[in-house]
Amino acid sequence: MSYGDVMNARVRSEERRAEIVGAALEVIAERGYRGASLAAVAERVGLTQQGLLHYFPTKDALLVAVLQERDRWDAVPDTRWRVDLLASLVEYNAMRPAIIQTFSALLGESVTEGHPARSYFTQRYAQVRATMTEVLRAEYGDRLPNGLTPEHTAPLLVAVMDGLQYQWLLDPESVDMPGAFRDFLRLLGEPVE
Amino acid sequence: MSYGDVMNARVRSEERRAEIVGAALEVIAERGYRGASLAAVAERVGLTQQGLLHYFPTKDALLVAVLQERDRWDAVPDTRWRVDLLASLVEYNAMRPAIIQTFSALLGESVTEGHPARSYFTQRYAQVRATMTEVLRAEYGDRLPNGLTPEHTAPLLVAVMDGLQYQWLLDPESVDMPGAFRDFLRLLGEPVE
DNA sequence: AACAAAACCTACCGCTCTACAGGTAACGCG
DNA sequence: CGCGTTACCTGTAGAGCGGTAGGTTTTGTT
Repeated sequence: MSYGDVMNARVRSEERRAEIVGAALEVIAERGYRGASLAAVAERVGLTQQGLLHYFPTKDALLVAVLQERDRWDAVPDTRWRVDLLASLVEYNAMRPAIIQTFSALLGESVTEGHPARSYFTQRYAQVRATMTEVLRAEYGDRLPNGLTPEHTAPLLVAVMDGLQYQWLLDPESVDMPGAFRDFLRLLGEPVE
Repeated sequence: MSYGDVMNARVRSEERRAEIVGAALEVIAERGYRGASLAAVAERVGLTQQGLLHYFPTKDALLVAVLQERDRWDAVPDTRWRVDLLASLVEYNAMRPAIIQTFSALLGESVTEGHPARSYFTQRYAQVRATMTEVLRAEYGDRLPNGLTPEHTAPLLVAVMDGLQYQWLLDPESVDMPGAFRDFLRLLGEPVE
């Protein structure tokens, strides 16, 4: 029992932290990271700002937790991915506008000087490009049907996903994000029906 | 002389405003709009924050001027554009990282709730997509060599430009923005077998 | 029951931000 | 020269920010 209670305490604490991270995701989606105040996040989980600082000692620490959380469920695709799975991912994303908005806002902010998420995004994009290259090579070899190499195609693939997200967030009625992405995949040579 | 002096005063005032807008572009590039303080912009042109407010009564008014300025030199391409001119535009952009950074940061922020630039970007993107559609139709007719319609291609074109900008801003060494964009244009112009 | 640690609070500090109020000096015009 | 306008300034209000200090309640262990 004693051991079990220890575990319960730990689990509760972890749950609280997860709650806070979830609230932070929402607030960042609404106001960006710089615009997101600790007090606003705290209020959403029924804490004071100082109560929140008990779990995350600084605002940057909370951001780190948010980015780690992203890496948890939005894991970087590994080599066993196939290109057509990306279409499903985009379709899934179209159902989670809040999450997409969070990370689109963070990406936009991160290009400014000294932003705490900058190195995260730099590294993540390098990694995603590298993995995408591998995925493409595994599927098509050293040349895609359209003549491009996997190395040259990967940045385009990532760019289309991100760029479409911004257009879609700004005007979801006018932009069919999953449809447009499937169009792009068709350009790459993948038969999509 | 009297008339000339009136003009000189007006011109001086306009020049001052342009100076301020230029400084605002820089500061927004460095810190985003929310992170950009009027005091920082003012200091860059040798004014106090209150002196700046003499020219732009609110921070939002300054942002409006920044966005109008963008529309001045970065005019929306008209129908007489040709697709290959876009490659030159991207190449030109690669030489102005500060400007690209300004508007990439603004675009990222604008997807958050109640951002003062949101409607600007929504409208501008709708307009750019429409014009791009026309440009593509003028060049290729109702079907591109790869089988897509101009309507379906325009959002992809815009997405690639924006998406590449973020990757390039985060890691200019690793991303050849103009080269990647030319690759994409080649994708559009050559039939996919 | 005793105690330690975790969870959360109140109070507060120092800073920054936009914006308003009101003053002053220079300029250009009649 | 006198006067209004433009172009600034100082001062300050008023709010919000992240973070610290230190206390108190709750919880779990022994």
